[in-house]
Amino acid sequence: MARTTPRRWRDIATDLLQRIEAGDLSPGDGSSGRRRLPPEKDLESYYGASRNTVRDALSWLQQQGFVVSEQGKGTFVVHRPNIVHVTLSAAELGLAPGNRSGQWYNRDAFIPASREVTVSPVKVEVQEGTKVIARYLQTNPGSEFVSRHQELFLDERPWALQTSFYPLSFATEGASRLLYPRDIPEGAVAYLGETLGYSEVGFHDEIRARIPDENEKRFFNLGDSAADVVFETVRTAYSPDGKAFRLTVTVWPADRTRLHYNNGKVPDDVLRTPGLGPSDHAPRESPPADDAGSG
Amino acid sequence: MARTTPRRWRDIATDLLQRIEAGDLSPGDGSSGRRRLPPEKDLESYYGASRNTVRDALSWLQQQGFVVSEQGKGTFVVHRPNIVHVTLSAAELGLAPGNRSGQWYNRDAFIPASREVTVSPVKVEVQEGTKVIARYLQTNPGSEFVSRHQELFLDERPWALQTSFYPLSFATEGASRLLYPRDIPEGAVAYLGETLGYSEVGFHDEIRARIPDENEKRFFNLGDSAADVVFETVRTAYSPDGKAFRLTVTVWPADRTRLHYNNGKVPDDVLRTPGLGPSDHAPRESPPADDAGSG
DNA sequence: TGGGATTTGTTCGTATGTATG
DNA sequence: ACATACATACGAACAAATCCC
Repeated sequence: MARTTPRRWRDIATDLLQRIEAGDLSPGDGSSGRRRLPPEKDLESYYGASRNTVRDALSWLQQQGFVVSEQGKGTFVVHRPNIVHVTLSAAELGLAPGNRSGQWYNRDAFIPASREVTVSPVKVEVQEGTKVIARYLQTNPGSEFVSRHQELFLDERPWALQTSFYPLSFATEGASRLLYPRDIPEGAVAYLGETLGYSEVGFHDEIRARIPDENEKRFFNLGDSAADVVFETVRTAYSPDGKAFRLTVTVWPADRTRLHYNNGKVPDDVLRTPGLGPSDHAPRESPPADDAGSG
Repeated sequence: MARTTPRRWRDIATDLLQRIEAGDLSPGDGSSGRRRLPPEKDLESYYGASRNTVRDALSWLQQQGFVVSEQGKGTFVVHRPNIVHVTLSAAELGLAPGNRSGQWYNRDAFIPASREVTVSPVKVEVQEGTKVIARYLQTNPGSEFVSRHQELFLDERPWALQTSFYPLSFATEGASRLLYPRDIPEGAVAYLGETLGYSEVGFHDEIRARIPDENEKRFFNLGDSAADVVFETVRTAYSPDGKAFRLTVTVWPADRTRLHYNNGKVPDDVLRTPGLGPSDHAPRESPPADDAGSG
């Protein structure tokens, strides 16, 4: 039945999605490697709908993360980058010593070998701690902290944004290098051990998913689609006396990141290659249905 | 002067967001406890813009998760539920025995005491494993699995969707209760220990964030906004001989869930009350700016 | 370098459909 | 049955970014 009833844009979106996933769009393309959809005017005549209706369909596809539109250029199929698997369990619990099939970044994140981690210069700030930071680090609200911020790249691509907080007193009582905007090659934890005698005997991680802020959108190249969210992990490190002495906040783009934790005895191959290799299944939003409900 | 320049909807969205967060909208409301925005027609005259432009603004607010529109009823400020903190580290590593300030659900998830977990009836299916399941459980693609699916509620509210997979051979070789759609009070792991001698000596977790499918949207009452994403945790449990014998996939609504992991020695109060209590800071999308960019 | 064509972005106007109360 | 309110759809014009000759 010819539905003069609404939902015209859903039909168009469904059909476009099908054509996108079948790959039969813009056959003779290849300009910048991105697949391009026909211009709105063409879709208008192809589907016999008004431009606004076509735009409603494209808008839904964009919101769901399937396409992205760029003024003056066109609408393009979104290319989702490869998944990066990051292991966050402690180094001590996981790999046998001498294992060379992976590397730890900052003793916090384990990634497969053969991938290269590069970092931006450290940006150091001294700030009054927010209530949240003070609570995590068990200090008085209003006390000062050193924050050390870095942009992390994996194979030259944006990978994570990381900020560590330390009580300012650490820097004034021996660990002065915390204040210098330079990398600490041996790692901040080891340095705090040498200078102040701290050692990390445990940590607590809190994981959330949220919408990125403008800065994160720029760095990770994220848009407004529902697929463009970030993980935020907050790691609190504890010394033997139960004092929190480091707070590290890391932000990861969730569309290309999987977080892994190991606990207890886990086979070596799982430790080495989390995610298990080949193609990752990617269950996305199901095609628009009139009403998927069964009650 | 009628400004013909673009971005009219951004101005409206910014202003509406400000009014929402200031709380000065629909002063005399209270019908169902939800704050309601003025109808589109009113906003049309209030801002001196066309209805379509007002709708563009509302559409953005909805996409960002600030409001939700319901046909025939109105547009309402979104009420984000309280955050639930869930600890996923193994029971053995964490709490001292006899600690009564919390409870483990299924030995997998630790939540504060005083909250009540209820579960739906178990839905049991026997299915050919997907490639992914077979890979995780180290079996041949095409072999059969028992899946046990449950809806979990916390204080009567939807909390998580959980599905566990076991090789069908487990059920045919002694652990027949896996096939019955009834709860296994002592826990499936303990039951597999009694019947088949399996014990869980370690596990591996993989965490992702993704857009919910239609079923998850219904269960968790999620919409299409970018704030409406879910965590999916995949837990693989290992026995002493390194064999994976259980695969549990759990889906959590990310807007009201924080995941926690402990590792090593962590103070007791952190173990007991992850999230540290009072109000959770909720950095959301910053108000729309003309262009936050510098390049 | 310029200028016109292409393509998406924004805004307005209008009409009708559908859900709610 | 009627009014309210959001959803869908069409048509039209101009703005802004990009592309191309």
